[in-house]
Amino acid sequence: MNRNLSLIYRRLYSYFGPQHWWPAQSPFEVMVGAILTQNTSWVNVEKAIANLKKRNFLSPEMLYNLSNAKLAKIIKPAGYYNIKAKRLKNFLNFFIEHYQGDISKMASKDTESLRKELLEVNGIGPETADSILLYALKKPVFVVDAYTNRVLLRHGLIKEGAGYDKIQKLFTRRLKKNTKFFNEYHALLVKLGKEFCLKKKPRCSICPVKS
DNA sequence: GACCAGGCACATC
DNA sequence: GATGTGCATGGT
Repeated sequence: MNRNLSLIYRRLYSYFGPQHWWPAQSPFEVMVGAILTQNTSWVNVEKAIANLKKRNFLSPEMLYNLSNAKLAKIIKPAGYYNIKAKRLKNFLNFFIEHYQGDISKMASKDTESLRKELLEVNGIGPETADSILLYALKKPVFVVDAYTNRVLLRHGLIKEGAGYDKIQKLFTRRLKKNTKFFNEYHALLVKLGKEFCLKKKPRCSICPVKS
């Protein structure tokens, strides 16, 4: 397994090169983007983030004090805007009340307990929590997503219905726990999905073959 | 017009 | 524990 996953990584990296993730100007922008991109294409998230920036709302204090209704209107292009406004506010309440909106305070907490805290916030699930840990706080945590699932399934490395934690352990148990490596690996899987997946194209080389 | 996108919570069985 | 459903925009 270790060798398979290492091989996949090497081939992706030599084909696509470094991905320079996460595409954001600050750790806080990563956190916001991680929530906005839930089941949503990144181009739509970019529009929502551009709206926030245009109005100078992209800071913990500004978002914390914004009403749900106003926030929903601003992030509309990202879809699910009512529920995402709530989720963002839930996260902001947590971030301000527990860490005073201070990234470095949050980053100084040990990774395991911080992950648990994040998962207790309504609207933050495993992928969003891990994206925040890896891409905003630079913790060596592997992010699993829909593309990861498809690629591993296609290559027979997992069974259908494998859960998040199980897939994540494939990566974290045997591979080196390195932030830069996990950063690049997840980004490359997404790149692969965006370029070649899949459902859209008649002969997807990534999705499981349907009999 | 159908299908999809860098999930998650909640209801129901 | 597994399965189903709502949430919603914008691109292909």
